[in-house]
Amino acid sequence: MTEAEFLARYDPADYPRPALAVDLVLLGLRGGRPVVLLGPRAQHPHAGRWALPGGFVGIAEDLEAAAGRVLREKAGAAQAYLEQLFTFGALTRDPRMRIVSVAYLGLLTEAALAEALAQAPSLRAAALTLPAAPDGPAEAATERGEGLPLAFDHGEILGVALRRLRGKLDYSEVGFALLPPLFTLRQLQDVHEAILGTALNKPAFRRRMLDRGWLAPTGRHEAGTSYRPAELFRFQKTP
Amino acid sequence: MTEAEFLARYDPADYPRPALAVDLVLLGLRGGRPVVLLGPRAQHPHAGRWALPGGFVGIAEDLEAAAGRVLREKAGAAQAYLEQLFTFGALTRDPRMRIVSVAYLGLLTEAALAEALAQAPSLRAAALTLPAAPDGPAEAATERGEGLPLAFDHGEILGVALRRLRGKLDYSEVGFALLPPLFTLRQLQDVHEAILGTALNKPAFRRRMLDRGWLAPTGRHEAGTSYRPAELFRFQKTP
DNA sequence: TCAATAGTGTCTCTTAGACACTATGAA
DNA sequence: TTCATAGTGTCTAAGAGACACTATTGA
Repeated sequence: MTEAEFLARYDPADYPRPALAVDLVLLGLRGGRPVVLLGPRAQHPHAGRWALPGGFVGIAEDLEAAAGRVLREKAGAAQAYLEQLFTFGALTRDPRMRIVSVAYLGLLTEAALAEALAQAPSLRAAALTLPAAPDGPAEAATERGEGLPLAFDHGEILGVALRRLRGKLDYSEVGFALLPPLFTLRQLQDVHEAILGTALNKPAFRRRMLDRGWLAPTGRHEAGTSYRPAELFRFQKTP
Repeated sequence: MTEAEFLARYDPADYPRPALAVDLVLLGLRGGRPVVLLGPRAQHPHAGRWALPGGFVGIAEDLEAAAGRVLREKAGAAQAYLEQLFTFGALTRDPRMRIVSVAYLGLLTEAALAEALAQAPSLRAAALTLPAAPDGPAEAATERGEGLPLAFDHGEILGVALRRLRGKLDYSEVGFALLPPLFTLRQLQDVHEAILGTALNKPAFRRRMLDRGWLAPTGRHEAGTSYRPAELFRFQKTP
């Protein structure tokens, strides 16, 4: 049998297929630190551990559509910036069966984070930390610093997610997905510092962001401060 | 029925699953320009068009293992640097059935490219060009510049591949995957210029690469030149 | 006036580009 | 000696960090 004959007869429907899922890394900021939305696992496997919201991909459902559906159904978030992160397919990642999962990174504003927690009461916002090593899994913890054990390979997924976000924060527009429509330069810097975990130089940061052409001044200023109110900016796509 | 009851009864094996495949973007350099390995499609759909080497993922096969298997079986390449690129899952990307494909980027040295073409005679090395627009599909052509029509969404995949490679060329070690174990600084610069499609400043490039700590001098020099022979370097991982 | 933060001017340091220069081996 | 390329010294320009300074609001 030649390869052409083999291929003509080959019907992949005859072969067992891995299940295909999406998992969502929904990141927000709280108290100047990154948090991720996790749900408790009630059943085996990994009962008592904490897992990313996820779901299976329908046979007539786009990957992005599946991610959006999980965002609505499991995380109660009306909208979030979503981008594909990486696809995890290790044989042993789920002991029940072979599941390949396309992970998505989702970024939530403070309002979207609060809304998701209100709509999906079983979720909690867990503080996220990365080890010093350049790879290796991220760790989740309560606000008091008590570790939250992660289910499956979700620590690895979180590691990839936070590193990806750090890597593209400075040269891309993702940072604005964590801010409301109107924001001050200090808020923008706070977002960057929270994601990177380091302090940034104020004049340099302002120069850089203004030179990027991303910031449209509104002429309006924040209200209710007891000090000089900062100007409010709006994000605009670079032309 | 509560959500917990629904989930307890839910068996994804009862639902139809998308087929899962890997597609390989095997890039090399030829004549100072990027080329990609493509095979002709003999059957419908897209008969007469050119496609990336690919194959279905086995139920007990890792994603990376599937990519490696396709590399050996369909491209006859003994070894190549492989990294996961992006997962393509549009509903209409294959008219026969729903196929979700995890695309991998593979980088071939000149020797590996020649070996692959010798081992897999149906493949050809097609010149690769990107449109000026920041996204949009790449285009393949013969060495004479005649366009080669691409099958499925493989133009999109090639666009993502070349842009990803360009983006990480300068800050990562991927460039060395296109060079033999011993190489000159000029060869390294030629690789970067071919991928980026622009000329680079020689002193600045040398300084930058030497400062990165990636280059181990060997003390040896190239032979057979009719001019001053350049020093040969070896790649070493940064500590 | 003071406190607190917004926002800026300027110096320095690092790094990239430009460009010319020296070095080296073969014909 | 000439040719072609390897490899370097140095000037300049751009951008980031450091730091102090001015500006603006409410209390």
